[in-house]
Amino acid sequence: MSGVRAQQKEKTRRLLIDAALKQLSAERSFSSLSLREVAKEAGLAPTSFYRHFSDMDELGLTLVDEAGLTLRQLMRQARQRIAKGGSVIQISVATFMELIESNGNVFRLLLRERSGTSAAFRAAVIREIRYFTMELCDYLQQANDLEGEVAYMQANAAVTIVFSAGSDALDIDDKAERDELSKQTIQQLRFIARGAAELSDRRKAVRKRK
Amino acid sequence: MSGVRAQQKEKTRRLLIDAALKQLSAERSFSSLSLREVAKEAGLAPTSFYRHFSDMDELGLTLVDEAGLTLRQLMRQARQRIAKGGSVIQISVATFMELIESNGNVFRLLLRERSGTSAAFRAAVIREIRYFTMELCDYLQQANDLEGEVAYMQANAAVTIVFSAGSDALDIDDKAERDELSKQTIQQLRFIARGAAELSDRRKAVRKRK
DNA sequence: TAAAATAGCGTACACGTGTACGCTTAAACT
DNA sequence: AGTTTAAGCGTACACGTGTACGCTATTTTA
Repeated sequence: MSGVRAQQKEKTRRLLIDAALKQLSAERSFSSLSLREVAKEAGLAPTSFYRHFSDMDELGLTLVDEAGLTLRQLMRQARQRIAKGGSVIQISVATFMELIESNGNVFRLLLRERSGTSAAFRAAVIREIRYFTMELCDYLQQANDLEGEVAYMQANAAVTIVFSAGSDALDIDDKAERDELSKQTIQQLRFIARGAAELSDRRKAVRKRK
Repeated sequence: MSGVRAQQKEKTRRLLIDAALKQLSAERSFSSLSLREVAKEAGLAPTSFYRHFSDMDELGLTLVDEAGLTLRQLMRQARQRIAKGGSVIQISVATFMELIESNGNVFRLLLRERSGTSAAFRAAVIREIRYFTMELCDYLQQANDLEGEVAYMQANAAVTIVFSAGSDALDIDDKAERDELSKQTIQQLRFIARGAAELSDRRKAVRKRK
């Protein structure tokens, strides 16, 4: 029951996952990766791939799950930083931009598969982003005392803006330019926050009047 | 000089373009299209493809250009509707959603290639979207009398939100759901407009004080 | 200790791909 | 009228793909 075998299996499974991750880049999408390439990069015979995944699709879904995990870790990290004080929006954007810089390919995977060719992939990515949005929604609702639907719309818009900025950031090498992008993104998030706060207040006022 | 020949050539060139466009769908991205498939759909021998495009990439860029054209026609259409009166935001969103419904695959092409694998494609799509954004920016600046940079940030955020909503709409069949999405999108655009107007006023106030 | 299970390998196959090459046929030019 | 140009076709090739099948070596189970 020690599981020498299971342990080894898990190890080469990771080898495959990492091989796939490693081959992702600006010029290489997951869907353009072949089973043989991934197996080769992992140092396996093509046919050995099947001992771990029945499909490239199955590997892909695993990758999306991992990417989602990375995203959630990011949020936790951001919350810790926020707890130490500072502008919520600014810290969030900075943290996100750091993710893009250090894990560009993971982020690219999510971006591409979100509008990709496989319904299963799309669904998986959308689910991960929804988690992300929902956590932000909860936070906004309690931190800023917003009306529920308004908080959701704000969270949704904010995530959209940040992901789009992240996507743009992937194509920018110059640090000064990226900083400028961050600044604009922060400003845009403030637009949204302001509009949301106002609508929430208005709705609450209407309720009281009754 | 009449050009019987050139005319015929243009005709089968269109055949190829339309064949490619026709094969695009939720399950089929341009990059997954093969030269042979496109040629076959157009009723040509594979090798005849080369008489018109040196590459699938060249065909792809042509497609992106066409998509951009469609987008610009859309804007003109929206402006005409706006001139007849009505909420600018609401009409814009409605027009956009109609585009998604009638030309889903063209829109999908833009979405996918924006974060796609080819730098040339990405650049081309980004250029088209920039045109779109810039026209909106000009409009906002003069219609709402906004400060320049603020107008740009609003236009940029608005386009991001609308494109994202369009992307979501592609996966929704139910009409009621799509209407709900439109409503939320409109609200989000109002958030942004509100925040932008405020910032613009504040900046102008600072200037006057000097 | 004997038997069963299984990770990994090598071989083999059918298939789809891009594209080089030479040919035909009809338009365009001289 | 004679010559050149060029669209379109068919054949052919080398290559990369997914995966079926049987084998080996080692762990796990009985």
